[in-house]
Amino acid sequence: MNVASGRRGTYKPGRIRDRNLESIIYAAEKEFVKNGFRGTTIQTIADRAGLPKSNVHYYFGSKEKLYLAVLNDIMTIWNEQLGLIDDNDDPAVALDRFIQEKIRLSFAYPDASKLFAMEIISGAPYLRPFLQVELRKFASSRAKIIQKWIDKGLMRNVDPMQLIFLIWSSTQHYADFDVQVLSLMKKQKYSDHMIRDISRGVRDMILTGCGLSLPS
Amino acid sequence: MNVASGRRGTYKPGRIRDRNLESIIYAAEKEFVKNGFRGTTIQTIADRAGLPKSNVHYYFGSKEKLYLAVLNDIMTIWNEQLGLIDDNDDPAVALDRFIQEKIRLSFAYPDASKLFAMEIISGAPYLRPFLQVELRKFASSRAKIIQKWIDKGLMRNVDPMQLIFLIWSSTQHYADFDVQVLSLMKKQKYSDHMIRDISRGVRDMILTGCGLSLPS
DNA sequence: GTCTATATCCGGATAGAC
DNA sequence: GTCTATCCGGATATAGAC
Repeated sequence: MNVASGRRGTYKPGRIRDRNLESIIYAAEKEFVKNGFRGTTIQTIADRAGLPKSNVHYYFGSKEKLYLAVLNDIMTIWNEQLGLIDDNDDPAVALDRFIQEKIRLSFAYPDASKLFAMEIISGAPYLRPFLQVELRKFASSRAKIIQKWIDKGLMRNVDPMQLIFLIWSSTQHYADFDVQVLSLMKKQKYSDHMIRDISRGVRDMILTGCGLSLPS
Repeated sequence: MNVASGRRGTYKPGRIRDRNLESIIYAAEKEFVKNGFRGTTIQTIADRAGLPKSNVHYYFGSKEKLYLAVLNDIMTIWNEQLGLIDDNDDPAVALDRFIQEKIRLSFAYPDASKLFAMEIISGAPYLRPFLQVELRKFASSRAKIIQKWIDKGLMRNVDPMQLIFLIWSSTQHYADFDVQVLSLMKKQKYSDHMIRDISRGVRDMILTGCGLSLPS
């Protein structure tokens, strides 16, 4: 016993802790997507993470704090792509880059996209401040850029906010509704080939809808 | 007491029952959207419906049966609009009608749309059979019609399934993510004017994306 | 047909052993 | 730092009074 407790000292402090934190967050994300905040039990999260239930309380204090930690993780991923449009760019190039990046994130982190969607659909009880501050700032600055392109006659006269919503909805759809999409396509999972097809299709449809085409 | 129980006989049999069934389903839909299936308690449903808890059990037997009844109600609404494309129509006219009807339903029954979305996002534990049978049949028949239009050179060469997904996602977005959309537009609720704008915008964007325009 | 009372179980959270 | 044992509130469901 002395030996065992002594060995703990030989581990880099924080190693186990970091590993546990990460596996709990990962497990929590999956469970919250499946059952929602209230419907998820700490026991199933702990089971999925391979830890005893009280470890989760030890690391995160409460279910609500854990949920917020998961959302925070997701918002971090999200924020990585917030700086992607520049109004000096050609609109077709800039929109293409934005759409491709959004699709890449959707396929790379489908559970993040799903949990965000569920939170908004169920009334955004935890993300309302984020919507009203960061997201509003982001959306209105991008809308202004799009409006400038329209004013310069570089693209069709569309409502900029509607264009943003269209990009968001059409790209997220493949992550959030993957069960439906895959079922209708009679596939088990997305292949690289499908992802490329989808990527191209969404991009072409939206650019064409804006009266744009990529410079070749 | 005899008088009271006697009066019951003067009510049309089924009247109270029908009213109660309806208000329970209505209340359940709202609660399931807010908290998911597991996170919803029968007590809150009963409170919202203005009935004692055991009445819910009396009418529906179990929480799961109630959930299925709600989903069934939603699928009925959904099926009302399943027959809306005809391949003899002009594609612009037919797609316009389909999009308008989808948007109308989204704004008329936002909770139905939301609950459907949550069910799919969380893995479609109850609607998987529906996806694999009815919805697959519907989608592939519509895809065939779109493909015929393309073959006849009536519209741009797009992936028909992708077009269907684009219509679904862009129209549902305004119902499912209403909290986000309204927050970004700094509005409390959708006005008739906004709905018309959105309707036109989505329609124009998708038709233009398909290389179509409505006959004037 | 309707509601009150209750049985049974399970969840989140904590205290305290190790 | 980690896990076992436990408290307590609240959930579904039912039995039975009215």
